[in-house]
Formats: sequence, structure tokens, C-alpha cells
Amino acid sequence: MENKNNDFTDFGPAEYDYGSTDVDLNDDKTYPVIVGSQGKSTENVEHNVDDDSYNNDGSHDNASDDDGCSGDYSEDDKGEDDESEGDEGKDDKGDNNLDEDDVVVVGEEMVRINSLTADGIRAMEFAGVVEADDFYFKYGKCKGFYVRKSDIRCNVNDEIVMRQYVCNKQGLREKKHLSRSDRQRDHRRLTRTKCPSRLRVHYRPKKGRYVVSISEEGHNHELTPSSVVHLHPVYRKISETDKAQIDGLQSHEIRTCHIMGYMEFVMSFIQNHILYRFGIPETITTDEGLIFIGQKMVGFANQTGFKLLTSTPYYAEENGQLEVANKIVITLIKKHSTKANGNSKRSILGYDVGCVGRCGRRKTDGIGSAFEEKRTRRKSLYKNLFNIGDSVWKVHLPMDKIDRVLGKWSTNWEGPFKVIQVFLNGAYEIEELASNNRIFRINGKFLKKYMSILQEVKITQE
DNA sequence: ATAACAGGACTGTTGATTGT
DNA sequence: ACAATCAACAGTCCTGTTAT
Repeated sequence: MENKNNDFTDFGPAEYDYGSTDVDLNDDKTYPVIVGSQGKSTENVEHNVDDDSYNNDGSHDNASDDDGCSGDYSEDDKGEDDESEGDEGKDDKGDNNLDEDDVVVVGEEMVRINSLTADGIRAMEFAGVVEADDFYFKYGKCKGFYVRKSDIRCNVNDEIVMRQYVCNKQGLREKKHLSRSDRQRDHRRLTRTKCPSRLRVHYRPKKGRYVVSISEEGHNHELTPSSVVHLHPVYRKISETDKAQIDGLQSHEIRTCHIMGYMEFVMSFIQNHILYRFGIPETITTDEGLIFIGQKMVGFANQTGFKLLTSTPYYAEENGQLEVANKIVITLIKKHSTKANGNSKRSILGYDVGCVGRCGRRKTDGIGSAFEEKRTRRKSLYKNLFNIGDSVWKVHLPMDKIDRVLGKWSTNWEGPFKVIQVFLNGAYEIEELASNNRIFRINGKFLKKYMSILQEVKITQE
């Protein structure tokens, strides 16, 4: 078949510099293609599986990829998964490799993207297109390219029977944009490089699953490092909590740009005044404000490597630590403002606020380690006091409704509750045994063993 | 049945202009 | 100086059509 792809050189003014693409668009280079057992060869791309840079089994030596993560299908990878489970990724694979981005759930299996071989991808099956979507978008994000949905085919029942995903640099800029005569502005920088990478899945009724029919690798452009890959619109998502936060602020007539600035501020504050000054903390504890539990903040925490904890209203002591720190800050602000030195912001943000709450420095001595020691001791005190199925009392927490009649003479404990889950950190999930079956997650220190008294036994018997 | 191109409707991005 | 607006431009995603 004649290749109908637009030849870029046929369109647009020849004298115009369309911006650097680093790619020879007339390049006739052959790209490796991994075609699934059900797939046919495609015509527009020359298939050359025996290319020097590719092994006979379809795995890739990655000779041409500068990026540590990209197209890394060497034999070495196959063994890696077996050697260790947790921490090999970051050290071995360069920057394109955050653990949470490396794992995708397909069916009931956890798949490590960097451990996938070409054959592994070719043999993949998905329960639905959503699963395939999820896999390939995560795959692209991990490897450093942007995925675009391409062809879709449905049967007479409107069920999807084929779905194709491509690299977003697939094809070339459309003819209609390049050949227009009424152009008023200069061309934008070229973004398409005729990249051949793609994944295609077909529905197999006999299996009732979507199987990979075509998997092509070998990008003809530089891949994007993980530090910026998330910035592309494809991977930029606003979480529901972020949306709620924005809506809330907008309802108070705060301008959009200020809202975004505020949301950025929280992260820049942590980066500039905690991370740079004190090192990467092990954990940072905040309250449950939407700004702290939003996707952006969670992503920032994951990327930086600290654990984000939220203190609940149950844990008055923990909030107390924050409040004490706040109190110190307020005092200092007052002092500085009376001095009228006009630099209170600097004193607040830069110098006077230390690590608030559990912001102890990683592997430090002094305050950090003392805090850690205390925490470990406390943990050991409350760890595994109860087992699943145990009946327990729960302390009457300050925010719980008290008996209107009894008032301050209400009981301190309520229950019984049944332990339905035990967490490693001394927390428990408990279910109320009364009619309303409320479920709480609560620290073990607020529980005590439930012993049914004789009076209760009597009542239940009657 | 599968593969791939063409083209259209719609959406998102960009950057210049206008408003505060 | 900063913020808001808007038109031009380009991308996305889908369907129709044709070839294999």
C-alpha cells in the first residue's frame, strides 16, 4: 500500500524554522516491532526484529537510549525481580523510576513495569480496556513518554473489540495546519516525530479478555526524565480533594491564580524551609486539611521520599505538638512585629520554625533520635494488645456525643466493640456490636479489654 | 477480520491584547 | 505589574472508507 502519511517537507514555507525537533523526519530508519501472536505485520513500518540492537527474543539492548528507564528490556532485567523486592529500583535504574510509578495492577497481579520484557508485554491480557488504559498510561509515564489513545473499533453491540494506544509523538503535524494560507501567527514548535511506538489490544471472545496483538517499541525521540514527565497534560490530573479545595476557596471569591499560588506555596514552603534546611524528614504530620491530603501533596511526598501522616482529632497529643510549635511561632511574630523590623516573614519561614511535629531529620542524633526512641517505646507499649475478634471498650472521645441527661457524669468508656483488623502501628479497626454497627479506626491506647459483667449477662438472658 | 489513512468535531494550549 | 480574556493554533479522539 502506498504510504499516505504526510511528508512533512511538502508543507509549509520552506524558509520557516519550525523549531528544533532533534529528529530527522525523513529518516528511513527501521524500527523494531514486536507483534503479538494474533497480530499481523504493519505496512508502514519496516519490521526488523533481527536488528543489531535487539535480541532474537525481541528484547532490547537499549544501546541507543540515554534515559535510564526507557526501553530497557535486557536479559539482566529478567533476573532483577527475583533478587530483591523493595529498593533496587531507585539505585539501579536512574531517575525514571519511582517505586509507586513502577507498579501497575493487571487483573489480580502486581506488574513491575521495569521488569517487563518485550515477550512479557506481548503475552499480556487484560480484563477490560480500562485495565489496558491504566497499564499503558502507567507504562508510558514510567518509561518517559506520553500516551495518546488512537484507533478504537466496536462491534454491533457497541462493545469495544479493538483499542490502540500510541506515543503522542506518533505521526506528523496534520496537513491542514501546515498548509493553511490564512495563517496569522508563526508555526508552533513541532511536537510530532512520526514515532512508531504503540500498543494494540484485541478482544478475544473465546477468552473473554483483551490480548495484546501489537506491541511496538523504539522511540525516535528523546524520552522524558521522570522529574518532569508528570507535568505533561496527559499525566496532569486534579484530584477530587484538590477540586474541593479550589471550589471552597473560589466560593470565598479568591482568584484562581491566588488559589494555585497558595497550593504551590505549601509545597515550596516544605521544600525550601524544611527539606533544604533540615534534610529530608522521615515523616511530616499535618492535620487533615484538604491542602495536605490532596494528590499534589501526596505526589510531592512520594517523589521527595518522606511519609505524609495526618493527625486525627482523636490524637490530641499529636495535634498538641503542632499547636505548641505554632504558639512559639506566634510569640516570635509578636516580638518581631514590635521590633518593627519588617522581616517577620523571613523570621517565620526561614529561621524560627524548626521541624514541627514528627519532622525529625532522617538518621540524626539529638532531637530527632530522641523523639524516635520515645515513639518506638510508645509503639511497643500499645502494640498487639488486642487480637482480631477481641471485645474491647473504646474511650469516650471529646468529639463524641455525650449523654444529655448524665452530662459530665457520662461514662468514660463506651462499647462493646469488636476488633476486626489489627494494624502494624498499634492501631485497630473496631466495629460496634450495638445495632448501628459503627466502625472506627483508632489507636490502641484508647481501647481496653471488654469483660462482660454479670448484670449484662442477666439482661441478655431475659 | 484486521490494518491504516483521511477527515471532522471537539478540546486544550498558547500568547497577544485588554483591563484593573 | 499583574490578571483576565480571547482568538489562533494544534492536539485528541472518534468514524468512515479502503486495502489486505
